[in-house]
Amino acid sequence: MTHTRSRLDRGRNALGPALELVHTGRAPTRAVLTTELGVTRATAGAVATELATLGLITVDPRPGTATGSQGRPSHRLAVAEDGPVALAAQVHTDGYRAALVGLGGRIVATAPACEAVDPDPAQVLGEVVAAGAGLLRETGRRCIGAGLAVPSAVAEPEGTALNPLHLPWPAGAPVREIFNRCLTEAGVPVEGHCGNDVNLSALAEHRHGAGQGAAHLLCVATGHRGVGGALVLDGRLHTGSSGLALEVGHLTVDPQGRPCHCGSRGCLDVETDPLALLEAAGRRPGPEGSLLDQAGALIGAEYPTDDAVRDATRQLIDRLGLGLAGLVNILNPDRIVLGGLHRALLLADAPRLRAVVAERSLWGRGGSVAILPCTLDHGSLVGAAELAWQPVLDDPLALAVTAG
Amino acid sequence: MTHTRSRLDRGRNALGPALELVHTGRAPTRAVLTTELGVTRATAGAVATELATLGLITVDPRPGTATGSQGRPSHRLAVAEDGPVALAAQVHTDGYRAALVGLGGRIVATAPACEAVDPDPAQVLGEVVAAGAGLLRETGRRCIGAGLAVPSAVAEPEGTALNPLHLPWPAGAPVREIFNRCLTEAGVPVEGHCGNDVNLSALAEHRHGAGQGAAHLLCVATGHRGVGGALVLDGRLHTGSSGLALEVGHLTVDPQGRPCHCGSRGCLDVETDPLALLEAAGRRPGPEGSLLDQAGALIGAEYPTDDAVRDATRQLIDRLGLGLAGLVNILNPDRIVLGGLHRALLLADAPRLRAVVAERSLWGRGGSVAILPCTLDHGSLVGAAELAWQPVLDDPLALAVTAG
DNA sequence: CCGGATTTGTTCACGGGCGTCACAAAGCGA
DNA sequence: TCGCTTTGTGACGCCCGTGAACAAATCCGG
Repeated sequence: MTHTRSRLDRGRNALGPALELVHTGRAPTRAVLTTELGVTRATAGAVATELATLGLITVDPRPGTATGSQGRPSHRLAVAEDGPVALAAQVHTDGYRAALVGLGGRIVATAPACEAVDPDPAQVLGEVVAAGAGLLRETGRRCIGAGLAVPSAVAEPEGTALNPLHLPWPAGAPVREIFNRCLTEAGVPVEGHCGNDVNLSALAEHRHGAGQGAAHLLCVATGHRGVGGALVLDGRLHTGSSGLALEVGHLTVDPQGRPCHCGSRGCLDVETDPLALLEAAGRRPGPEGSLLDQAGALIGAEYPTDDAVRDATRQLIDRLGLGLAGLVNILNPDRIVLGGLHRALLLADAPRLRAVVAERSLWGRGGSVAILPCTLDHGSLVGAAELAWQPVLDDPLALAVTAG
Repeated sequence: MTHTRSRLDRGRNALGPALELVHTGRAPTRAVLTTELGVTRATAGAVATELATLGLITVDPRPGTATGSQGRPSHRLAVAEDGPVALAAQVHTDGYRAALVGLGGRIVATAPACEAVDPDPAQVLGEVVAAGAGLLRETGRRCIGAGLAVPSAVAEPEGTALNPLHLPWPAGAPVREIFNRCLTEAGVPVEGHCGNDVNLSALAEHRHGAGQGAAHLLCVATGHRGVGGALVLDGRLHTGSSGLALEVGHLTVDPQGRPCHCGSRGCLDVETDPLALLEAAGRRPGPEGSLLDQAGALIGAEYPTDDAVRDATRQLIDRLGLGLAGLVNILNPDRIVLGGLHRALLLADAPRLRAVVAERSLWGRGGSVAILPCTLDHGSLVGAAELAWQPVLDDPLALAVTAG
């Protein structure tokens, strides 16, 4: 069909920013869109109708809740419920997962999680892409791109997984290349993007979670082992010149601490992860559940009652605080979002953590940094989708061209 | 006079980027300007003539050295020799200095340096501004703005000097406010900007020195005491959310090291500054010359011959390397420029420093980071001028308006 | 010495994209 | 019901760029 597109004579340059505003929930109505874009109502109107004809957003003329008390109520804008989706995939220590994610970070469909990781990346990515392709067939959705989150630093521009430490994969595996080959073989003709899972969680938190509105957002998270960090500057993920920024695991937080595989002692990596908590509390790792789950359960259940758990938790909080203070001194973010065990530590005793960070950073001005727990359930998946959506957010019109 | 401006009907948006290209020496001819801007020859021509009528650049139709071997030689572009200037000022431990700086980072005039710092900031800034105003009168140049470099973190948006540790000033002194008041009183009706001296040096090195072309530039420098850092991302100084980023002095580089006033031990600040070198080499600070000069002279004169000096230098190099590796892991820059004593350490044994950084960063990929000595003589002054020039670089036409 | 090849500077018409303005539409309150 | 306020929409014009044509300057080969 020869797609009868409205001949757009305005708003071409504002199309991307406008879509991003609706995508992140910052433009609930056309009036807000007008002010946020800093354009006239005429242009904002053209932009909204264009995005609607592209099938990306919906414009609902019904009144709804008025913006102010007076005047004509503005049309309501929302992400299209049945619009295109991104194929999102995630590989972690215990298995992998696939999902379809629409605009607004909405998870539209999820494939059943798998709980084993093959030592051959191509095998794993083949399976997870096949699962995603299955979801696309079932739902009949159009796919605009694919994203993959891996628990490893991803080197740019090669797209290789440099240190998949907690995965049985070889260091330097060309994950993006493999991912794209799997996509082609599965009959999903889109470009695949790859990123570190903590980085992508951070991106997701910034757009749809606890990081919304932060100008300089720092995320730090523990998975099952090790610590990862991420930085979102002015809405863009900062991955450094070769994709390897924010490898924060080897900040020294205890000069007399445990030896680390990096050769030093007392690195954040080995002092604030789940195993460190279990050891400090005098517990042995149990056979059931991941280390993260065990450590989290321990804090949740016994922090108020068990002295050893309380002392261990506080010790980790103090060390995490030292590490965060070091990062605050270097990066000066206006918000910190914590994930994994670090989130649990924050929830256990937020005042203590905030006090340590404030005391040791920026001459006492570190207290101006907000420290929050992450809020998204599947941040890595949503973040992987963000990666896939980015080209559309940058130039929504490209969709119409490729629709041909 | 009613400035007969050419009625500009093109190139308005490209004016700023074009000026920046000429300013940083990346557009020596009009042909290069055309390709760098990504516009047509017609637009580039209009832009060049407009910048010339504004008195900011000169367009020299003489052949000069041809770009390629064939074809008509392109007109040569250069910063106007007699164009407007910025008033640049610097306060450091031993005194202060004032200069006029034109586009291209050219120091046009310098006032004699003064070698004492009064405990009252208003007194010092009044004197230095008066010196700058004197230069303006002598040269008859038009002044487009003023910039001040101070050896302290400068909080944004307040413009206060948070930790003038090596200055007899109170912490939190409102230097920008004072600076602007002094400018008004001295009859220099321009806006004054303030920044940390290392930050401004970094900006200057990025635009006119060893940092040219770097996408992510990290600068680390020692002054007379203490260590400062700065980061230039995509051509813009990254000062964090409140201006306090890159306070890198308290990275731990020796867990058993000297106690630091921050409460920790073995911080970069106290392990790699001039006093640390003198102590490690078993020398006492002499009465003559600054600590930096003494330490630098010691390395320069006795590194090859004196065992104690060599060992001390190597010790500092190793610790500096550790600190830089930590920063590389967090920031992943593509270039590092070192100043002050760190520059001397690099020049003494570059292979050793590079090896330490490479070994301890990014799983051995840290070797891809170029480490260079800074090249500008008065980086802080030039950087202060950059701050003042920035509004003009962002919108050159504003000059014509205020020229009335 | 001269004519093509090549690259650059200049002029002019054209058009895309956005603001301005006027008017209609849709709610609220007296 | 009549203002008052705010929002959506269309006509018009301006700004700022492209594209094409032509002139200018230099190199190269004969």
